[in-house]
Amino acid sequence: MSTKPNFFERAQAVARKIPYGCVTSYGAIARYLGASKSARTVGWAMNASHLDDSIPAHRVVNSKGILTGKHHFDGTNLMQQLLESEGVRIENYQIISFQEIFWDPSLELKNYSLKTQQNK
DNA sequence: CCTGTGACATAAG
DNA sequence: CCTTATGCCACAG
Repeated sequence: MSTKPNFFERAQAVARKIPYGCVTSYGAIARYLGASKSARTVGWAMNASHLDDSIPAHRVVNSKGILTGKHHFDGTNLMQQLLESEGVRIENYQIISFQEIFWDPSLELKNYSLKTQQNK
């Protein structure tokens, strides 16, 4: 625990925890990692995660709920299709009811800590 | 150590 | 809503 994993590793870990049909923002992840100003680096971590199938990078958008990173996916609208496939309504590359499906990693963290430390 | 980069965030026009 | 500009941080070379 003394060792501090790379920022990428942590960001990817959070991205993996995003529930199905939910989304979050780069800033939220960055804030969760304690670096609210390094949201850009989070996006970069997603870029590296692009090689990992276990990381649903399509569930990560910017603070406005816009699929800013859609251009980095294979297709032009692959990201949108993936999200819509999960029940996420999108219009003009912007997530509708963004706040309703927004998933804050810090909430999950709090839950984890409160839940218990004996398990996991 | 310095430089470049980037899927952000925010502010201003 | 759009574009432009600035800050900010982590990582690669």
